[in-house]
Amino acid sequence: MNIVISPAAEEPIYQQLIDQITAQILSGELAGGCGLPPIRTVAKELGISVIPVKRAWEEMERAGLIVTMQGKGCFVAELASEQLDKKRDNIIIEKLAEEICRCKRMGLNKEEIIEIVKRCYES
Amino acid sequence: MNIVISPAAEEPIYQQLIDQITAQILSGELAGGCGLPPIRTVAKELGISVIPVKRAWEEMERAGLIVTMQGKGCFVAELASEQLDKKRDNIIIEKLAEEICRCKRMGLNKEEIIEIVKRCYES
Amino acid sequence: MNIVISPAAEEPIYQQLIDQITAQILSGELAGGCGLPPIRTVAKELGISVIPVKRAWEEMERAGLIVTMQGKGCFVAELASEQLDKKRDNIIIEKLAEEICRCKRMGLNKEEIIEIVKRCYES
Amino acid sequence: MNIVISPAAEEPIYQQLIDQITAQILSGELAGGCGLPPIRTVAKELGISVIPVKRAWEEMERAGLIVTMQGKGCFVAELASEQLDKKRDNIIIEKLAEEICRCKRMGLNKEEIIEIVKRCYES
DNA sequence: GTGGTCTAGACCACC
DNA sequence: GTGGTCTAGACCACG
Repeated sequence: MNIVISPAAEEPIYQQLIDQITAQILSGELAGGCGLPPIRTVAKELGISVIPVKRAWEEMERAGLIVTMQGKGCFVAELASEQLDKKRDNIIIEKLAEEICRCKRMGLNKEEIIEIVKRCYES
Repeated sequence: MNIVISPAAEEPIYQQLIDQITAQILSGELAGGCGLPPIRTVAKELGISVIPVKRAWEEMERAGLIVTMQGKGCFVAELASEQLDKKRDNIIIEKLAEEICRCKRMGLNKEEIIEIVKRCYES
Repeated sequence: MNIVISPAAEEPIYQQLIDQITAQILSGELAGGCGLPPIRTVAKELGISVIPVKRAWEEMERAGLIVTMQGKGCFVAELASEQLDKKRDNIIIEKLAEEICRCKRMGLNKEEIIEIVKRCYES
Repeated sequence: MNIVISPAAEEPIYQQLIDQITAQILSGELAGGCGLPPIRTVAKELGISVIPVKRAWEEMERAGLIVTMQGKGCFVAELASEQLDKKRDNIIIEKLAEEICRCKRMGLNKEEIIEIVKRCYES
C-alpha cells in the first residue's frame, strides 16, 4: 500500500486512491489475485475516513479492477494481459490523446509537446 | 458570444464559460479592446444566473485576459502578440502538463507517452 | 472568531473579514493548523449572508493564509515562521507603499514623509 | 491641466481627478485665483465623460479648494498659506500617519519604513 | 446602463 | 457535517 494522500488537494481523496491503486494494478506492481488490506486498515494507515476508501474500492470493483469475496476481503482481479492492456488504454491513454489533439489544434508542434513531457518526468 | 452551456455537465458552468471565452481570446476570435456584452445580458441569453458569469469574468480578469472599466463594462485586454503567445502557451501547457502528470502517476513511462504524441501527430 | 462587522462602513463586508482575520493569523492569534468555524456558522453569528464570508475565505486561500479540506472545513495554513514573517511583511508593506504613493501623487516629497515617519516613532 | 487618467484602474476616475488636482493646488502648481478650464473641455481632453469631472469639481468645492463663480467658471480658492498648510495636513498627512502607526504596531521599525519610502520614490 | 455587493434560499459532492 | 455551485432578487457606486 504505497500510497500518498494530500488531504488539501483539489482532487478528492477517493479519486487519489483510485488513481494510485489503479496505476499499481495496471503496472503489475499489484499482481492479480493479490489481496488488499481491509478498508478500515487502509483508512487508519492513511489517516483518513473510511468513506473515501469505501468509495474508491466500489468504483474500482465497478471498473473490474478488483473483486470482493464476501467475508474474505478484496482482491486484485486476475486479468489476462490482453484485457489488462485494454483497460490501460481505455483508462489512461484516451484522455491523454484527446488533450494532445487539443494542443495540436491550438498550434503546438510535436517537438514542443515532447519537451513538456520530458520536463514533467524530470520534476 | 458563441457559447454553448451544458447545465448538466460535470464541469461547472463558470468553468465552461472560462474555457470557451479564453479559447476565443487566445485564438484572436475575440480581438483585444473588443467589448464583452454586459454580464447580465450574457446570463439572460444563456438562460443562467449572473453568478457563474461574474465568476468566469473575475477569473479571466485575474488571468489578465480581460479588464473591467468602472461603469462601462468589460473589455478584452490589449496584449502585444508576444504576451498573447506567452499566455496561450502557459494556459495550454498547464493543462497538458497536468494530464501528463496524471499518466505518470498511472504508471506510463516517458517513451510510451512520446509514442502516443507521435501517433496523434500522424493521424 | 473575534470579529466586528460594520454593515454601514464604506469598506465591503468581505474586506473587513479579510483584514481582521488576516491580522489575527499574521499576529499568531490564530495559530497554524487551527480550524476555522464553518462559513455558514460565521455568517449566522455575524448576522450576515454566506456570500461575503465565502469570498473572504477564498481570497485568504488564494493568499495562502488558509487551506480548504474537502468535506472537513477550512484551516489556518501551517507556515514556517520564516514564511509567515515574509507574508506579514508583504501584506503590511503593500498597504503602506500604496499610501505612500498616494502622498507622492499629492505632492509630498521624500523628506517630508520621512519627517512624518520619525514623528510617529517618537510619539 | 497636467492630468493622467487610468480608466481601468480600481480608483474611480473622479477620485483620480480629485487626487491630482488637489495635489497641484496644495503644491502651489495651481495658484490661488487661477481659473480652471470648463468641465466639458476637461472631459474632452481626457477622453472621459463629463460626469466624473463634475463630481470631482463638486467635491473639491465642498472641500474649499475651488470656488464656482456663476457664469464665469471655476477658480482655485485663494487661501492664506496658513490655511493651505492646514488643509494639506488634514487631507494628506493624517491618513499616512495612521498607516505608519499601524505598521509600527505590526512590528516594522523606523529604518524599514524609511527604506520603503525611498523605494516608492525611486519607482 | 455598467459592474460590485449583498440577501435568502436551494441542491450537490465530499468526508 | 463540510464547502461548492447555482438561482432570483435587491440596492449601491460609477460613468
